[in-house]
Amino acid sequence: MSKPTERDIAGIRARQAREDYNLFSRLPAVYAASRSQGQKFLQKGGGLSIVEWRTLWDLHEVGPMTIRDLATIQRADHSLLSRALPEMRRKGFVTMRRDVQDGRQTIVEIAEAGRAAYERAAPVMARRRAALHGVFSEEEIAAFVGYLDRMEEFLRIPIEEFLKEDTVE
Amino acid sequence: MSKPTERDIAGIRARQAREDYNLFSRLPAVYAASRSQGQKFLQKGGGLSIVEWRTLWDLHEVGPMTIRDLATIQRADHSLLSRALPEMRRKGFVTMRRDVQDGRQTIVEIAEAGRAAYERAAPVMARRRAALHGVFSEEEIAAFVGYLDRMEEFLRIPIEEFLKEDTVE
DNA sequence: AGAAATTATATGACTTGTCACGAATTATTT
DNA sequence: AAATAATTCGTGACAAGTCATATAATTTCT
Repeated sequence: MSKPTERDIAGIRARQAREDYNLFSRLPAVYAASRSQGQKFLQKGGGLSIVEWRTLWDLHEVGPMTIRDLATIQRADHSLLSRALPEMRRKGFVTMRRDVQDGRQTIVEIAEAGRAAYERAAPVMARRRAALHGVFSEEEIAAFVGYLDRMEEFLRIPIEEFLKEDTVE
Repeated sequence: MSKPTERDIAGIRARQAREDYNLFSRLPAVYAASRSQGQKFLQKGGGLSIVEWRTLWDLHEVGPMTIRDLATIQRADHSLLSRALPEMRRKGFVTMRRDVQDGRQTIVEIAEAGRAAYERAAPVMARRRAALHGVFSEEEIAAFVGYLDRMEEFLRIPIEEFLKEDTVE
């Protein structure tokens, strides 16, 4: 690290420091860290994947619902669930049946093995949430979520809105 | 939406509302929205991928650097860069050469086509950052980044730290 | 100097997420 | 009632990440 190599170390440091304040660059990193930590906790709690955990948790908390309901709650694309569910059914985690009232919908319900897997993972995940609440107060979480709300709102503005204006602000 | 189907609509709504305050569930969604918006902007600006854009931007700003430098600045795993760079070289975006001082390192430098691609994308991306600054003040960004810092710190605590304690907080 | 540890890179295998499109079903308009 | 529109789900194709492991080169330790 003392050898003079053909790059501008000070420039690199400076850029790094500046990028700390670039939200577009911070979000991927924070998300990746969150996913990674989540996967490790789940590993300790029986080996569920994140999608499996979220799905079992939702189904456990509110009962049977459609694929779309799950996607909406999880703020994810329906295709993610659509792809994960058949495997979960194979493992005996859930049952799936076509809705009688609306033939487009599939109703997903937690099953025996799913309940068992949930019970195994839940304590570890509860521990994680508790630890988070040891770091952030209620008010801080609300403030943080407020920023995320505003960020999300910004991110959902259709791109034309930005490019047509000649003056920003 | 008025037909009574076999699921607890109120429960689903309630869960959705509660999940709004679950940071672990908000982060993926906000990140995904950011990525998606970024891709759309890049589409308008010549069709670079996100990794390509970040890399060209870094190289343009600070000059030649190693793969590790790029990964550090971008807060990403080096393998992401390691995989993306050969294709970028093929497109004439960058050159790569083994460092003479340290034979482990590869020095990446922006090339002609890379500079051109950067120039095409930069205005659009600058527009995006400007728009963001129309939504968040300097102080707000600092506060937001502060929360992200603390969140990231929390997320990097080794898992054993959580599980060994018998009482949280 | 030689052994052991560290570091940089490449690569395989995997997860999470997107978008776009098609098929089936339901809802709305005319 | 028929035509049109909207919604649900499945699936292909892809991007952006991770981790683990291997190899080569450099540093550090004894």
